[in-house]
Amino acid sequence: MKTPEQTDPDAPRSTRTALLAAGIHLFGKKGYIGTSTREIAHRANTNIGSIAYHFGSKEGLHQACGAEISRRIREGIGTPEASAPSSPEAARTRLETTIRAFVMFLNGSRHADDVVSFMVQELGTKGPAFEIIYETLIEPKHREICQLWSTASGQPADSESVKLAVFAFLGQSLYFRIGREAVNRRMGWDGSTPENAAMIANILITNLRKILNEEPNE
Amino acid sequence: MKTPEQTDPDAPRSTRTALLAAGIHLFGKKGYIGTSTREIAHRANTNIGSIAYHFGSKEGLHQACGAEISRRIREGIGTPEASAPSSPEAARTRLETTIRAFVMFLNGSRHADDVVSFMVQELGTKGPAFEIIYETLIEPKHREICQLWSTASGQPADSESVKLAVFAFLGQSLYFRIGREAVNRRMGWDGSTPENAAMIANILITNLRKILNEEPNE
DNA sequence: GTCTATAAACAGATAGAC
DNA sequence: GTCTATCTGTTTATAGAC
Repeated sequence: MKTPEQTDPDAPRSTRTALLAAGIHLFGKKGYIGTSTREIAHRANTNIGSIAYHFGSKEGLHQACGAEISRRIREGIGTPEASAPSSPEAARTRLETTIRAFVMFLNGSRHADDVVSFMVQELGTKGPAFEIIYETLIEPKHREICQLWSTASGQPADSESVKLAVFAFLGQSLYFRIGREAVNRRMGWDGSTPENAAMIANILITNLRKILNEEPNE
Repeated sequence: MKTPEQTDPDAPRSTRTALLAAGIHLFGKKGYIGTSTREIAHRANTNIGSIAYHFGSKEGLHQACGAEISRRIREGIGTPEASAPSSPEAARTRLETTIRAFVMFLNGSRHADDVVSFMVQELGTKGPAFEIIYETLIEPKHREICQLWSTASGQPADSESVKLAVFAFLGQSLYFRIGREAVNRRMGWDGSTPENAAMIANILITNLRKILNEEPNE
């Protein structure tokens, strides 16, 4: 017997994708335990039974949501360029492009709101979809940026200081998303707009330049 | 009729404080919805009814936990010094002391683990205790550090760029706590130790010096 | 103050009609 | 494939014994 969860093409489309969209939205907003299957089914304009049919169980749906948001985030922040940068300056430029894309994606697009919330939930609680997000998104992206940082700074890409510096670098961007309620309130901002995101990106890029400029002198 | 929640001194002590400790631990670990009152009562070696007696309801207990962790965190990261720093160099030194205390508190002490987890849960989900944490902890601490940053860099303390830079600065520390599962895994670290926390603090302080050193040249 | 028993609502999973 | 009805277990809150 062939169940839909085993078939690779997205054959039925309608109900299945509606469940994924509703799952991503609600899991991201209220967490895994905080979201009921009834709520998901209602938002997807279908019934509870269809979750078991398409994904086996609530946890199966959650896993599928995790794989889906990992894919969308990779799309959203862009794929790494094929060729390695030829000079430290070129590497620094690529770092700046990367951080701007990352910040704008995290904070500036209302379209990506659901997927980002989902990822943050998983990161913080180490939920059941943490594995797939780490393996397919965080690890490769961190490794890629360590390479750029290495070229830009002259330090070895697998050194502890480079790996930590890259986490600090990416962590700043992520923090502005995670703590945005506090940030918006303190800044007097009315919600997260692309303009606000651009201001954040500018500060981070300014800091990045200062950090990298003095790096070789150490 | 006088209920215990209205009396200010911690008169009964035993059961009430046991419930607070259990609540902070479990709410921090599994979130508000993910924690059942039965679980809390069991961990506090008491019964479900006592939660209603001492705190009115599950949400009442959660609020009380929020106030308690805010108090403990303020204790843990130290109170601001009474006198303003006399020179930019003195301000920079205080910033370095502050960030090291913050990082060590967040990442290095197993004792503070419960309260930090609780705060992170509230920050991310904007839970019912967010208000009290923001008002009593985040706002005053951010304001205090903006003052130091202003003295160290020469920029006005209420400028957008200073406020954002301070958030970026604090956000890095917090990120290493929130994303520690990912960080530990990528670094090959076996859990969060004071030694690892010290490495993180060193990187952040190095970055801080670079950022502040070039500040006046802009 | 402490504890037990119970009520009323809700959860996820599933069998089976269509 | 879709949907309903139902089973089983768990949730918080509460009434009342001690």
